Amino acid sequence: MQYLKDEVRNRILAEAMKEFQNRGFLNASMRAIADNAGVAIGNVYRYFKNKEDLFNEIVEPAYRCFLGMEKLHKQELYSFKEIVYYIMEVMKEYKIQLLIMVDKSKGTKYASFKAEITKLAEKAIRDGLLPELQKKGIEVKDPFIFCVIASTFIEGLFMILRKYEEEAATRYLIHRLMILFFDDLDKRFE
Amino acid sequence: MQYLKDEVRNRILAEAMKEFQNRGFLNASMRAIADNAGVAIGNVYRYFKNKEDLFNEIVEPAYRCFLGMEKLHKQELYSFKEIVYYIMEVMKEYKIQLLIMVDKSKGTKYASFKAEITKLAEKAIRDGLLPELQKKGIEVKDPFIFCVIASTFIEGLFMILRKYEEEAATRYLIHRLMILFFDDLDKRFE
Amino acid sequence: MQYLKDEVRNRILAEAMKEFQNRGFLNASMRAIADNAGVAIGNVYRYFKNKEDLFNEIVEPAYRCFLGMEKLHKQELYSFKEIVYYIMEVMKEYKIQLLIMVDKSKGTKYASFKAEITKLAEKAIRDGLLPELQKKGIEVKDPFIFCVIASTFIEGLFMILRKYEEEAATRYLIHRLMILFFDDLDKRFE
Amino acid sequence: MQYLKDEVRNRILAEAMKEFQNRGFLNASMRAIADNAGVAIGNVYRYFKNKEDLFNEIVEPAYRCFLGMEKLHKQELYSFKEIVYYIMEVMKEYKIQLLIMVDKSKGTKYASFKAEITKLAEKAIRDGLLPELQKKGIEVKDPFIFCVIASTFIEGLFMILRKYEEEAATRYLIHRLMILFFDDLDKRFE
DNA sequence: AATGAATGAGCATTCATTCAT
DNA sequence: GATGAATGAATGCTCATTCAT
Repeated sequence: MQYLKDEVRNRILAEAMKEFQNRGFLNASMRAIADNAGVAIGNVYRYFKNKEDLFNEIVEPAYRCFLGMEKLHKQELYSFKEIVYYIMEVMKEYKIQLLIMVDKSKGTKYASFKAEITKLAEKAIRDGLLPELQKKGIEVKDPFIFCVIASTFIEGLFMILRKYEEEAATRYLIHRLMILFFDDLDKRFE
Repeated sequence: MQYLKDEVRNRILAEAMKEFQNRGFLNASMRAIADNAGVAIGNVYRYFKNKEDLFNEIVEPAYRCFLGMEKLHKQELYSFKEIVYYIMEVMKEYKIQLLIMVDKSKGTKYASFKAEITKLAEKAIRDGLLPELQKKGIEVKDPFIFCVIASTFIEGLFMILRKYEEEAATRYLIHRLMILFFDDLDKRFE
Repeated sequence: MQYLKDEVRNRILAEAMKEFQNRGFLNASMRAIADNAGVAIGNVYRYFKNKEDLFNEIVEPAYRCFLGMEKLHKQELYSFKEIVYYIMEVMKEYKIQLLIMVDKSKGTKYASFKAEITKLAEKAIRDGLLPELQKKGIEVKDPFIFCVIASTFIEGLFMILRKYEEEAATRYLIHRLMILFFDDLDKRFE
Repeated sequence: MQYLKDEVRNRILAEAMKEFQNRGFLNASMRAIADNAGVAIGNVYRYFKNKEDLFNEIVEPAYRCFLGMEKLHKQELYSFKEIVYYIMEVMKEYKIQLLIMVDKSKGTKYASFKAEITKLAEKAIRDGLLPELQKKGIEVKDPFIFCVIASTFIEGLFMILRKYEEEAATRYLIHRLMILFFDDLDKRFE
């Protein structure tokens, strides 16, 4: 055989995904992954250089998508709402991977992923909101509230994406979430 | 002599709290706790049966408070807003313990604490909101949105409690948070 | 107990010394050392941070002696012959340690010890011999021969030190060795 | 078809030789040998039963030559000097193999090869020297000195053979080495 | 004949827990 | 009551060897 057997590789990846999701990167056990995949521990290392590499292999495609999104955002081609729909698109393909990056990546280079994405969201929220507030002469005493809004919104987004397989339901809920968070947001600062 | 010295016990508890907060239950090191408390590792096990027991001892008073609150809630003595202020009260005494329960309890029986508290919040939100919505003839297509609201609100609450030491700032931000989440909430369902 | 039990520590050191001598640093097995010392593997790491540290602990006192010697040599307080006797003195205390450094230290920071000591010997030999040869107008076609002389002499020195416990016999043999190597050495270049 | 292709076999042998020379028997990697030979690892085991067998296959012809030499020596057909030239002759064909046997055979049955060859040299030295010494009425207090001479001489011999490719330089240095070691050796025992 | 995927014992190291003192 | 030495199962990872194809 010229290439490593995809079936085994996929079995390992599938079990690794479960293990990382259940126990996080640091507490995940390579032996448990191998056992559950029905593979000798040594064989895992034919397919993946080490634990970190196995983790990256799972998480990287999702991260690359996120980077693509970030780039678009920096060019300011999209408004906050459009970004959310774009994220949704990405999530459809990499739901679990993103959840792992967000919650289970301590000990890896992705540890700060959630912070990054939240910072991005915060910036978008601020950019949308501050002009409105200034127009109305409203001053925000503690800007940490923007951080909280961004963080909780992202949290809610992931909750929805975590739960739903079907697209229509997801879209509906995210639509609701955005209304709840951002409709008349300026008025709630009065 | 079978008694145990409170001073030693407290020193262990104090250092354990720091360790659990910094590294979570699973990654906390009993050795580090003992060393930092200036106590022999073996002696820790005279005061606490094992790692889990030590964890419980730290977290239980806070959990019991939470149970007390829950009881009051079941008697429907408090509205949602009042509950929040009650929680804040509890937090003043057991802030770190609660944050540990919320974020660092994986591997213990408190792992689902955040889910529990969120369920409670969800019930309170529903109880407050549904009558209003029914009055207006608004039907909520997917009630998972209540779960999301509760969860993100709780997340925001803990974010604020995590960050601030001083009460006035905390109160102000939580006030803002509640306005953002719950003012005219019914209108955002129209 | 305030201090680690010396008896166990010494048992580990003794077995480690055997293991390193038999199999070299890289192939030595920490488990084998622990087993032979009648100690649980985990306990070895109470006494020594890791394999390298255990190795260093064995070898360092000998190395420090060697450094002392080298310093004296750089100040040119001693002739080559005097150095040899000085080495002998050092060896009386650290025979096995030096043999380990010389032959079994691949993979450690002492890997080049033999090369260093040989270079030192070579310099001493050259410094002693070249003036004599120049006086006689003898030119050495390939100076690698000095390297060979130094290396083989050092080898012989270690052989003798390896074999003998008793000092008189050692002294006698090293005396013979030096005569064989260096008496009329210049004449054998004619 | 049960035959094995000589070309493949030779490629494996060539790469194994390099690997054993660079890293020694114990640390040599079968995988590296297979990769460098451009052969599947499994296929190596069609040609050679295991690592030890592969090592033996490389080293045996050189060892057989050495045995042949030993035989001649036992028949006392050669003097010591003649033996050295004979060795050199053998080395011309099996230089690397002999150096492997001497330095890199730990963990194999050839581990004691150097000791064997040294014993042989020692006997030759003794046989050549003792009659001379007896003639002069010189008594050697500790015959271990012969062992040392033999051992260091062999060491020097291999140093030279290790370093030089070209024959003239090799011959010159070995010539010098023999002069240094054996010219007027009897006189240095007076 | 050849491939390379698979195996599993082995390695150094860590750490919650026990126990003799 | 206190000590810290001792235990051993578990971790990530390597590598000679086997075996189905």
